[in-house]
Amino acid sequence: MEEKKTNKCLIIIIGPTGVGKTDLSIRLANDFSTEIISSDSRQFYKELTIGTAIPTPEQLLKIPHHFIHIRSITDYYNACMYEFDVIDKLHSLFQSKDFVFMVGGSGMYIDAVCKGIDEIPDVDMKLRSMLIERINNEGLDNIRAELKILDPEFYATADIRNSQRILRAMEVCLQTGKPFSSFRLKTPKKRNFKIIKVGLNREREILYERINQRVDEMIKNGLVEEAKELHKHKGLYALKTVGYNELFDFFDGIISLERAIELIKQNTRNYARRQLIWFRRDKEIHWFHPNQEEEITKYINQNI
RNA sequence: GGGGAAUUACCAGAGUGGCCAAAUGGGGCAGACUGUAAAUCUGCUGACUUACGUCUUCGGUGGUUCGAAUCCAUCAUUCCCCA
Repeated sequence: MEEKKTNKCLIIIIGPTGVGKTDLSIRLANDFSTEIISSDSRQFYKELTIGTAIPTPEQLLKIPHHFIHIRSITDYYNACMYEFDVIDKLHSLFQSKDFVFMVGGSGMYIDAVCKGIDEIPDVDMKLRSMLIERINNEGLDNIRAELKILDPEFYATADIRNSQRILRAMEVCLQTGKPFSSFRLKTPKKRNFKIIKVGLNREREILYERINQRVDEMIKNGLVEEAKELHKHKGLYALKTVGYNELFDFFDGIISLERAIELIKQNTRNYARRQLIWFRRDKEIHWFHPNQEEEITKYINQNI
C-alpha cells in the first residue's frame, strides 16, 4: 500500500467559515501558479451558490477550482467518495504541478484526504429509511438494545445518546451481517505527497462580526430567492444547511424573515465554533492570522 | 393630576416565607464526532475552590420574621388606563 514519496505537495488552507480563506487562497494559488481543490461539503452542490459563499466568477476564472458544484443536492455523496475523487484529481494535477492547494472548512472531508477513511460497504437506502421509520415510531431504545447485541464493541465506546451514530452503526451491521466496528480499522493511509496544513483564525468577536456581515450580504445578493427555488426539496439532507433551513421555516410561515436572518447568523457562528474545535485537535496545523500573508508564504516555502 | 401593572443571573422568563445560587428556553463557552458532518450529540454557564464547601445576589433603602426573591413601608424606573 505504501507508495513512493514524491516531491509533490498538498497545501491545505483550513479555517472556520468567514475567516477569510477564499481571498487569501486565491492570491496564494496565483503566486504558486497552481489550482485549488475545495474541501467544503456544501460547495459540492451545484444548486447552492450564494449561501455557501463559493468564490466569485472572477475568482473562479482567475484560478481553476475543483470540487465546486460537482453534484446535485439529490445525489448521495460522502467523505469516502470525496477521498477517492480528490486523490484521483491530485494524481492528475500533480502531473503538471508540484503544489496544489486545498481550501475549505469541512474537517471530516479534509481528514479523509489526509489520512484516508475506512472503506465500509454502501448501505441500501431502503434499509436506512426503514430504520429511521422505526426510530420515529418506537424511539431509540429498541434499536439501541439490538445494536448492543450486534456490536457490543462499538456500543461500549459509542455516544449512545446520538441517534445518528446509532443509526449508522445499525445500518452497517444489518447490511453486512458483521459488526460495524469490524470495519473501523482507523489505520491512516500513506500518501505519496507531502501535506502542509495552514490554519487561519482571528479573534472570536471579529470572526462573528464578519459572519454577521456576510450573512447580510448574502441576503442582499439574493439568498432568499435562491432558497425559494429549493424550498420544494427541503427534505433533502444536502439542504440541512445553514442559510437554507432557516429560510424554509420562513417560507413555511413558522418564523419571520428577520428571525430567519438572525438564526442564520447565529447558526453560522455556532458552526464556526464547532469547526475550530475540530481543527484544534489536529496538531499538524500551523495557525496564522489571515493578514499574515508574508509569514504564511514563508512557512509554506520552508516546508515544501 | 388619578388608577393599575411591572422591575429576577448575559437576554427572555418561572418562582409569591424555609426544599432557591434561583425552573425553563435562548445566547455564550467547552467538548465529542469514520460516512449526505454547514449534520448530530454532550457538559458548563454568580464569585472563590480540584472537590466537600464558603461567600455575595432577585431595582434602591429601611422594616417584619428564627428565616424573605417572596410580606410591609418608602424611594426610583418602565409600561398601561382615565384626565
